[in-house]
Amino acid sequence: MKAHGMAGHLIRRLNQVSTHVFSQHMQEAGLDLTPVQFAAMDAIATHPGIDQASVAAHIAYDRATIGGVIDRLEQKGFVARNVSKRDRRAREVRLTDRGQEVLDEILPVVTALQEEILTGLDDAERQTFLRLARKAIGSLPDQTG
Amino acid sequence: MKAHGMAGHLIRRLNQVSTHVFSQHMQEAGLDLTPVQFAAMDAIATHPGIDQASVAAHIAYDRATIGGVIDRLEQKGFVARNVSKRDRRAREVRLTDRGQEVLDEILPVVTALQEEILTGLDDAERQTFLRLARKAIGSLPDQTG
DNA sequence: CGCAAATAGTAAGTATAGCTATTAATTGCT
DNA sequence: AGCAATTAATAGCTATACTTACTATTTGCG
Repeated sequence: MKAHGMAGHLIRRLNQVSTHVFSQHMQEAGLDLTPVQFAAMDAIATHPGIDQASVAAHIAYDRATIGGVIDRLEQKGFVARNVSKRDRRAREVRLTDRGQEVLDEILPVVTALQEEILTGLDDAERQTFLRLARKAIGSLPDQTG
Repeated sequence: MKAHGMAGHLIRRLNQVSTHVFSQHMQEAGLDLTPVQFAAMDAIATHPGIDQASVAAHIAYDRATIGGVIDRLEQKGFVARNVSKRDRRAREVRLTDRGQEVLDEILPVVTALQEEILTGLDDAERQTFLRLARKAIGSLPDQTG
């Protein structure tokens, strides 16, 4: 079990806990949204009419994955997609009224649940952890093509 | 982009960087091993003859996922599986000679690559980060059924 | 012993997550 | 204008990751 204390393993575990806490709270809220779907909706809300590739860039995903995510958001009726007039290759994505409603409802829940992800840490430790995480990511080149 | 600074998002990004660094180095080493496959091999090497459910428990995965992982390790010839004599439901898993060879070869590479995951942090920060990550995980109940 | 409960593994289904390749459209350069 | 390079999206492929359901065993208990 040499792998146990390694950074990669710890980070994977944290991610596992994170997604678990997320879906737990979504379920309690009676909504079936994944972390990625939430992140995508958040990006779309902030940039209405954004194209899929830009959504992917904003939340650091690759284009292929985002396509599927937006497919499912569209099926749920949270997002609408139409061909851009400026560039007929691109799809402009927007939240529907229902999508905006859901996002407004869910944002405070998601904000609150963040603390639970790092339950084992006290406030000061949590701040330190987040500061270091931001620093570690901020100083790295984008990993997504 | 309210989601950007949130713990969940940062952790997802870190995990993304982590797996990216990992596969980069595996590719350079001429091996096609994923982080999970490595973790599984490490657990199996430490507990020869372990059953699949225990492998899953050791690295915090669920049984169904581990089944597929071990399938692929078996296909690569790194792992051998046979029905336990004590419990005919269980499969005893062991590294093959080739599997042990590969693990021996890869362990130092994997150990070395851990630092690269947290490239943006200096030594002290890296230690702090890992300590807090361990604490955050250690104090949480097992998320896997 | 006999049978209900628990357990190991697999199967099927959904959702990431990323890769390469392909198609369609746009841009940049000459 | 003409064409190469680029770009947006999708398709197909592989590998996680977790859920519920199912089969085969084994265990625990009366």
